[in-house]
Parts: sequence; C-alpha cells; structure tokens
Amino acid sequence: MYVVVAGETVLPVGGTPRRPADLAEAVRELEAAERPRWVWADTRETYTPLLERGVRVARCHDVALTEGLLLAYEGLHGEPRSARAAHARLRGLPVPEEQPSAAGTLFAPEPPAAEAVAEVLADQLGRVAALPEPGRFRLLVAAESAGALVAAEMSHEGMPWRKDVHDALLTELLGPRPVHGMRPAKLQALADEVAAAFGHAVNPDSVQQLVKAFKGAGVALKTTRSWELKRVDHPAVTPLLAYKELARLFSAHGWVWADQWVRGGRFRPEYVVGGVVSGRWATNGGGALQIPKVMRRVVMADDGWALVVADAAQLEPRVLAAMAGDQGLAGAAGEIDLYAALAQSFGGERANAKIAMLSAMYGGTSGDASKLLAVMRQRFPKAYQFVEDAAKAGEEGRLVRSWLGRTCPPPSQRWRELVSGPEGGRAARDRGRFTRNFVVQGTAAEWALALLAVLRGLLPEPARLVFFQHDEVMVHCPLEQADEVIAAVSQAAAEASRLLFGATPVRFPMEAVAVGSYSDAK
DNA sequence: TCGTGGGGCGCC
DNA sequence: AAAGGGCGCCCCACGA
Repeated sequence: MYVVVAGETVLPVGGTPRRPADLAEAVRELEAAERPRWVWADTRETYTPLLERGVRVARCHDVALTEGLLLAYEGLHGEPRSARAAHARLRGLPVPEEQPSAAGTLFAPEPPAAEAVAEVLADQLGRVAALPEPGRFRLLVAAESAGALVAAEMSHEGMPWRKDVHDALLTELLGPRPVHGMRPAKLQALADEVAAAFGHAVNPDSVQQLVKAFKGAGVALKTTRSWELKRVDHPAVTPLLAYKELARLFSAHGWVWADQWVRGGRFRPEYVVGGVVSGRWATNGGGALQIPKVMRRVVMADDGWALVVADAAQLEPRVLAAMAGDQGLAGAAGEIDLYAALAQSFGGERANAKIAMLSAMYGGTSGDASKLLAVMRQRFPKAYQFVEDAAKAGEEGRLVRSWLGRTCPPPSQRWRELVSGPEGGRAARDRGRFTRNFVVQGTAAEWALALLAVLRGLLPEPARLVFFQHDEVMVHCPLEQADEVIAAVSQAAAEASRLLFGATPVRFPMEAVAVGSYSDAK
C-alpha cells in the first residue's frame, strides 16, 4: 500500500485525499495500523518535521531520488529530477529549473500536489516494470529510499561529539584558541620555522611562494604535495609538513567548524543521498565524510551508552568477485582476509595481491601493476574481463551500470570533442578508468545501502544509527544493547549479500565492536 | 569585492 | 611507497 504525503495532504493511492488536522499524528496512526510505503517528493523535506514530532516510518518511496535513478538509466543523467519536474515532463509541460534543495533555501517552491506525486509514482513504477531487470531496480529504489530515511534520521539524531574533548585536543595540538583571524600559537611557530629555514618570509599556505622559495634554495619542485616534499632534503621540509597537517585540522575541523556544526553534544551534518555519481553519499557542509582519524577520540558515547562501530572488510574486491561470478576469486572472497587468500597466486605476497586487485578496479598502471595484472588475467579471467569490459565501454563513450542498475553519466559534449582530437587517447583512458571503477564502487555502495536498510529495521529501541561512511556504520545504543546490536550488524551484512547476489560463495564480513570512543574501534 | 579554478589533503 | 577511482572543503591566485 502506497500513501502519498504532500504538503498537508495524505493520499492513499487509489483512495481519496484528506487533510488531517494534525499531519504527524495521522502519519503515526497509519504507520502503526498499515505500515504503508510512504511516498513523497523529497524525504528530508517531509520526513524531518515528522521526526521532530517523534514519528518514524519503516518504508518510503522517494520520488526525486527514484526519478534521478530512472533518468540516469535512460541516459538523461543530470536532468531535473524533482517531483515537480517529473510531473511537468509527464504532462508535456515546460520542465522547471531545479531548485537548490540545501537547508538554506529561502524560497523553496510549493510542494507539488498529492495527486501530481501519485501520478509520477505510477509513471515511475511503470518505467521500472519495463526494465530488463525490474527486480534489481526495485531493490535499488527501495534501498536508495531507505537510505534517505536513514540520512534524515542521522541528521536529526546527530553524532555524539564532545565539544570539550574537541577543544582540549585542538589546544593540545595547536595551542589555545586564537582570536579571530590569527594562527594558533603552535601553527604560527611552525610557520616561523619555515620562514627561518628559508631566511625570508614565506606564506606556507601559498603554493606559489613555496615553490619560489624552494627554487631559491636550489630545489626544483613540480608540486608541494607532502609525498613530494618528503623526498626533499631541506630544513624547511619538516616544519612545513607539520604545518600542513595542523593547518588542515585548524581550518577544516577547528573551533570555527565546531561552533557552526556542533550543538548540544551532537554533530549534525546534512547527508546527500546519492550525492556521488557512483551512489555513495556526499555531505552538504560539515565534512562529515572526511573527519580526520586523529579526531575520532572526540566521538564518545553518552554515559551508560556504547558506540557500535563496524566496517565491511575489503568490500570492493568481494563485490567484484560476486558480480563477475569468478570462481577463483569468489573462493578467496569466502575467506575473512581476501588478500591473504590471494597471496599464493601472486608469488606468495599479500601486498602484491592487494596491488593487483586495486589496480584492476582503479585502472592503475604504475610500478608492478602491469605485471601483477597479467597474473590476475590468467588466474581470475572472469573478474579481470569484467572490469576490462567496463573500461572499454567507458573509452568508447558507452554507459555502464552497477549491479542493481545505477547508471553512469553519459560522456559530455566536451569529452566527445576531446576524444577525436590529438589528446583523444588520454581522454578516452580517463573515462575508461572512471567506468571501470564505477561498476565496482557503485555496487559496493548498493551493498552498503542494503546493509543500512536492513540494519535500521533490526535495531532495538532506543538504539540509533548515527554515522555512515561508505562501508562503515556506527550505532549509538545503551550499553546493555551492544551485543544485540553487534549481532544485528552481522545479520544485516548477510541479508544485504543475499538481497544483492542471492546464493554466492562470497562472504562479506562485517565485524562490529562496541567502544566508548570512536578512536577505540579497530 | 566577488566568483571561479587549481592545488592540496582529509576520508573511503 | 605511490598510484589508480570517488568526493568536500580549505586556501590562494586571478580576473571581472
């Protein structure tokens, strides 16, 4: 049973619309009685006010996300995908420009009428049914929509963040919080050391000034990337590397960041479901997916609570093994340490096995990669061919799809021009590396979404998902629930694997640990 | 003064 | 050890 919510209207599909006096209460009652699949134009917009009223729902169909998936499948990646745009397209009307949906939008358009949303839903269900693999795409739509529920819930709940511990950490590393516009003491000291090493003033944030200063000291640099600097013998290098590391902490996750993003002991980023073409999430401000490892100690469970942290081990090669149906690779992927299981195929070296797999999935060519890829081609021909085919499709300007049907963007006009020009080979190879990776990364993202959707349904009250980062989840729960949550994670991983791949020898281990602080995980 | 693009680096 | 894929965000430099 599908029930549309748009504005203040509730419309059971096939029934009559009504405008309850209290929308949240009406949703709560219907959820308890019928467990419908809720349909709305935009999950964050509609679901967040419900969450604020303490209403949670089990399932939904996000019309905009689904439209985006369908448009991409149809080769129309990037076309306006809002419910409003989809409805206009359906009626043959001019398609409105996409409005930015960031939280800060002042003049958001009126939500489309419930009837319009219902029309778009019917159209979408029809388009899905006509696909060659409707079952897979239905799973994709369900997982993407469940992801939208989780994202809204995590933004609402927030990740536990101890502002006092954060301040202490920053003070320890950088010195006390400076007045506005100043560098913290330890950062300034490092900047001074860099200048002293050159014998004149240099802004360590300026690439140009640094390259010039090193040139003056007889050191030719192409870039000032830290790995290149590490090879340079000059007294400025050590303080400069230290400066770069701390400057990043200060600017990206410092006091100003905390003032903006941490309230009431919780960090509340806005997640963007499907924000990455491969289906990974992005964030809109807050940098939640780039929290430096050194900062993990700041993420602490409340008193009497625990953080259950779990990440999927070697997810991408396992996904490749399952998709390609490569028996040899799938055999290795039946082990907990996939790379160790592959080592004997690659001269007994686990490290070589890892390089071979990563190079196959990313299109690597450097160092020993080509030699190791030749071994992979011989030992694991189906897996090798699977990513080669994806790369070839990309080079030829064709579309590739993930396991469930998420589709990469078509090549741009610019790319088509470039590819027939003198630098064409380079452009073609670049796109080949992208599509090669897309099929793997996209399917890994689908597995993770499925995991999230299942896990969400297994969690006991009042446990809450509070973080999700590509292949890693974090649950905040009362201490006494930790064991139950750990078991739920394993169960969800197994169920996600079954949902995507059915019976497969490939295992997707997801070991969860209960900790007091994020930094104590792994 | 503002927007944009590149360099650099955090995460997976 | 780095590189090969995907991002967001900071800063600087530059041009309108």
